[in-house]
Amino acid sequence: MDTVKERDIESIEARRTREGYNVFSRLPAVYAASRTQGQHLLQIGGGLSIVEWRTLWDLREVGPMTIRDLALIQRSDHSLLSRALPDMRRKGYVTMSRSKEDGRQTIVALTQKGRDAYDRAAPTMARRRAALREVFTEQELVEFVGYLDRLDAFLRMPIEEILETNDA
Amino acid sequence: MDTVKERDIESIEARRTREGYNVFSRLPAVYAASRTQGQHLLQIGGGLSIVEWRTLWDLREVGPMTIRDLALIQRSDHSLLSRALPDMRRKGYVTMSRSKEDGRQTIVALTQKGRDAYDRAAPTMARRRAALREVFTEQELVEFVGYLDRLDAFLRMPIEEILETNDA
DNA sequence: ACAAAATATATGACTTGTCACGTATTTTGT
DNA sequence: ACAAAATACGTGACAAGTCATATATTTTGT
Repeated sequence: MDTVKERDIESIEARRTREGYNVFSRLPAVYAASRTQGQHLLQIGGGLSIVEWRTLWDLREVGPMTIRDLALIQRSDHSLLSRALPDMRRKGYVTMSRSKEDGRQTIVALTQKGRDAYDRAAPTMARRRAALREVFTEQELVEFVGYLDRLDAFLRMPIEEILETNDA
Repeated sequence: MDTVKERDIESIEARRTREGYNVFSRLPAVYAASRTQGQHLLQIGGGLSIVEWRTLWDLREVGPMTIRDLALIQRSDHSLLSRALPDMRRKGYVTMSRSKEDGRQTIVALTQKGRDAYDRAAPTMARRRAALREVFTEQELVEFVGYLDRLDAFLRMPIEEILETNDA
């Protein structure tokens, strides 16, 4: 006697497969995996957080800059930095000083200790990027980023424009 | 008399441009934008959270299933669902019952109220997908997802494999 | 038949990110 | 020159994720 199943495994698998083609469902998972991988690699490379790593890297590459500059480069909200930086100062990685040119701004600069922390993490993170380039050709990466660009543009479109769309 | 600038704007812009080609830096921002757009649209479509929307949608498409099934479809950690579901039950969107086939499992099922909430949000969310298809061709979306697949695979590679990479 | 291993769920602790809003400072328009 | 607008930063409140670990139940191997 066939009892009615509580769940339909075939439907479930079909749904998972189908959702695999939905960019909006894939993005969270891919991003989460990227974050997790980054965190693991940073753990190996000295224990920095992702925000700390990005910030040290940016400061290392361009020199002192404001919180807003960092947020722009990292394409994130300034509040994320605003919260992370005092901690980084406490750890001795950066200094923060009021700008003389514009009293609203805070100039963030790398210290020697920050440079050291960067140097410990950098080789691991460079290896990650090298590993990525073994899996994707230069050409493919450009194309991939092209898609990300276009998706980004779509995601920042005014909401009304999306709501005006005719359903197919 | 030329004072030394506190920050080098050209370097900052160059850095931002350069990081624009780094998949690992783009991903967080693109994902965040996707989340924000989703939240806005859901706000318009009745005020569901993203997790709630995904869950109602999945239940609507496949019928009752376990927490693990939902997590697998959504490619997320089960704990996310484990935390969200009691709230959804409280709101009357779903029922949760212990499975008779396997006492460890919880069977989650949609209620009429859940179906109603889904129906309120669905048109807006469908319009979003339609709008995306106006910006990307079917072919391009397949290619885009292909890149996401490959990146996903890379991100889930054992860490040692990445560390063994020869730097270029 | 039962001990050991595996699986499903719950929960605490944490990170990354957003938005909204308040305050201080600078810029702009008249 | 000064009021109004814009900008930079800080902070509270929240969402969406992760991992680790604990408990209950089921499955497996002998």
